[in-house]
Amino acid sequence: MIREKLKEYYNVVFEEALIDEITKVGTFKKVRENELLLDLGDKFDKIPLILSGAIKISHENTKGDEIALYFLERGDTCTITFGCGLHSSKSKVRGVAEIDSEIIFIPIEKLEEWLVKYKSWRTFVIDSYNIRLSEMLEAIDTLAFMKMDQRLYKYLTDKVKIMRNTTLNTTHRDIAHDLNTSRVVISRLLKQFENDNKIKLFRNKIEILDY
Amino acid sequence: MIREKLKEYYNVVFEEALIDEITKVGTFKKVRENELLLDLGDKFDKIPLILSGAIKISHENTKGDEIALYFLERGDTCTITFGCGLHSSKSKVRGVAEIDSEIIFIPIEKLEEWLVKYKSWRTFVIDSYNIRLSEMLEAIDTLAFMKMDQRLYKYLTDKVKIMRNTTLNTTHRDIAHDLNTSRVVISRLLKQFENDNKIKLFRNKIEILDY
DNA sequence: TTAGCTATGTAACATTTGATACATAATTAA
DNA sequence: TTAATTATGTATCAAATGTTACATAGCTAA
Repeated sequence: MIREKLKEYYNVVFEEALIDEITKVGTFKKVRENELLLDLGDKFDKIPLILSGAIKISHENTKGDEIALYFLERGDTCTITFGCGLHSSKSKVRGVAEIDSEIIFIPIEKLEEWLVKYKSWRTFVIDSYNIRLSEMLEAIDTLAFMKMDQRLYKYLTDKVKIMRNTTLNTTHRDIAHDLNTSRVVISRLLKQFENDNKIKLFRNKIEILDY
Repeated sequence: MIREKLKEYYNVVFEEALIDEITKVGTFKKVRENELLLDLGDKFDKIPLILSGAIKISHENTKGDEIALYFLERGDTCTITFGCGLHSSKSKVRGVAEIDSEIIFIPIEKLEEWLVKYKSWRTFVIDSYNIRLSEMLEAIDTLAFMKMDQRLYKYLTDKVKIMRNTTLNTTHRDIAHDLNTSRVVISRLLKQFENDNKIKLFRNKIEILDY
């Protein structure tokens, strides 16, 4: 079963022999929407390969303020865990399933072993790191250069892409949490967007008209 | 000469045989304060190993706004170039020598070759990526959770550590540029710090009293 | 020496964001 | 059904940040 899933999503990425190995040592898991996969301070000894769904990665500082960083989707992996495993250091981020998702977990020892054996694994690891660095740069861009209205609009349209659905089931409170601001600020801006005919507001639901 | 420098700074990091290889293919370069090492859009085909000094890495968006991200110091490398080399993609960051610095450059082809051959190289690459991700997370923290006064104070004290000098030769304008704000805001906050006896202000110079 | 440039100080005001308070509507649980 | 809970709308005020304007001081080049 793992084999078929891998073939479906990672056939171009990994060479045949590597897919065989992953099939042998990997464990498959389905996670439900809102399930917590990785918490702050967790020691993570498995590398996740996302098969389907979306995992929201967020960051929390020592004072408990939290901010959403990016989403992991099909083909992605969590590079943060690469480091967690090697030095058994603790995770600085949190991962929660945004929607039902399918994941294969690989024991962390394989990270280094396969770097030696498989060219496709070397490429995958380096690429994954670079994608993650790019996402972090984008997050920094957003925080450093955008005002809250632009950040909010980016948040909404990014989410539309991730969910492949122009109707978002979410509350103002949850959005405020993800953007580390207050609910009132979000309600105020959303109402402006509605007046500009960019969105339509409902209870627990936002329809994005213009994206 | 490269050999001695490597022995001095990277002896614990790299195994003997790898130091031999680096000595063979690496080129040594001294760069002057304010020298531009890597610009936006550059294709970078060499991996830099920092021997001494400090390189300021900053990021610019499409509109030309810029923000300082972090410093590279002895023992650091620029992971961004790892990706630049593999896919000949273009750099999204800028690197400028903050002070006179010494660097060894390694051809990018060696990145993958040595991943197979040397355990110490695998550890170095993974560690470097993880350190970089941590620095990015710290930058995100700062942007997301701190007000400008805290950001400024962190900027000053970080710089004291990097320069190993409590007297910073810089202008309010330059600081404003690094923090992506206006000169007036920086002058205002610095004056407050001075009134609180945390710093002393001079022309082109700031003395940090409390750090 | 003097004119021009750069750095800094500061006032006044605008805009953005955050905080508090309270009202109403929709949903859920008793 | 009724009470409690949750989501949303909105006014008011406070704080943080950004903008413009102008003054003064120090430095530099003619």
